[in-house]
Amino acid sequence: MSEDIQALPKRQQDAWDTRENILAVATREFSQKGLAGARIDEIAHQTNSSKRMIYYYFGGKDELYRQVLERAYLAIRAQEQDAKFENLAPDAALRAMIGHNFDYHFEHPEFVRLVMNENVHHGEHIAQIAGLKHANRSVIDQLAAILTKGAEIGLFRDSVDPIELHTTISALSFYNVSNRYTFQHNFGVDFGAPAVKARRRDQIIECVMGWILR
Amino acid sequence: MSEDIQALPKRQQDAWDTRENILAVATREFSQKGLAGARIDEIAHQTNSSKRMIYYYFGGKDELYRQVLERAYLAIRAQEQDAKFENLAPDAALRAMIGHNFDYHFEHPEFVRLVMNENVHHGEHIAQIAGLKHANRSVIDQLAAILTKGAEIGLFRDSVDPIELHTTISALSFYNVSNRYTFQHNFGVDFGAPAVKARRRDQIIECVMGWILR
DNA sequence: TCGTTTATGTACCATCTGTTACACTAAATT
DNA sequence: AATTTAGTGTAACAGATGGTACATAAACGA
Repeated sequence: MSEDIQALPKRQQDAWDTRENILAVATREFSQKGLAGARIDEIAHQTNSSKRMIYYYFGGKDELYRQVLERAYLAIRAQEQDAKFENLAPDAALRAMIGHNFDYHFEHPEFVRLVMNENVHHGEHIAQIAGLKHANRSVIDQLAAILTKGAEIGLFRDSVDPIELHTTISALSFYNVSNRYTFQHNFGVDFGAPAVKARRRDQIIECVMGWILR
Repeated sequence: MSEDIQALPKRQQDAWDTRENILAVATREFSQKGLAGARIDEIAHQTNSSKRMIYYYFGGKDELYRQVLERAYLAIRAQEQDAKFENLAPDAALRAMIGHNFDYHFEHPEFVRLVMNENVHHGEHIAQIAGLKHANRSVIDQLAAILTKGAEIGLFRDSVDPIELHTTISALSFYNVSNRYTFQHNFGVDFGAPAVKARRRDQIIECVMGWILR
């Protein structure tokens, strides 16, 4: 009990708090304005700390951005791995996974926007983050397990590629967040409205299931 | 023959050429780097003209960007209206429309990237372009006509919302271009590769059709 | 032909922006 | 207590960046 995990030496604790605080603010700013649009001065200003500390801990704007991006990716993969649907029937498990994917995107627009921004930058920064590739395997493995199980009992079509399934699910979930502003303007539909969201969630599940079920 | 549409007075012709040249370069630059990332000096440099002319014709960076965005939207809507599938059977017509939508996104990444960028900027610029809202109606009307016809002969499910159908089609087509870089990195699949493209095109058509067919 | 309008080249500015030098405080270590 | 080291505040800088003042050339209408 005397060795509480929180009980770091005061300095280390302060430093850790400062880092976390900077990362939180930077995540918000980069996701709101993109890498090119965000300003170090503005991030520093919103911090409990100062611009000096950003350079002290992160070295520069690009490094800070990379850490933000890495954290965002690790967060979604962690959440995916926490969700255990393996004891459900294959169709129920797949439905749950689609719903879960949709919800994650909906509740984490900052993730969606960071990924958008990274594509604007041709993926040049994600390429410099080691280890992400491996973390991404887990989603595919989860889907593959469900697909195999479902195909074995004749519930799903044979030979569905789990990556292609993931593509379809993510595309539908992603777009509902990424294109919210232009879609709202062009067609007067607000993907963020609760009723629209709930309806869309069901539609996406049904659309994908209809594609997978035998 | 003396009244050729091309035969503008020399000055007007030159001016028009300059404008078009600037817009072409600006489209490329804004779609590659986004509004915040693109540089007026760089655009000017790639032009046959000069920075001075950008300000002379367009007034400023934001105005130039807006014109670029407007042209990109008008182009896709025009292409959609040119494609006439009304004499096909409803299912064939819908298949053709999905394929057409997919192809347009694939062949016009600059459009996809401009829309991405506009969402990064919370749609604040598209909101200032008058008349786009009206142009967007045409896609929905086309889909609505096909849906009605298909439902009447019992081929399609009843009461499919054309906007929701458009959302599904666009989401699948859009993602395949917008998330090309991160997806390539995360899962090793290149949406731009011809074989991947062709396969994905079919999948999207089948996925949507499975959702609409009775 | 002449004045007027349209178009364009040059040089420059004010501000923003990422980054760093320098000085200094306070905690950890011996 | 002395010394080292991690952490922080202040101020400034060098280059980039969007934008403009001024002069000028070329084409058009009279």
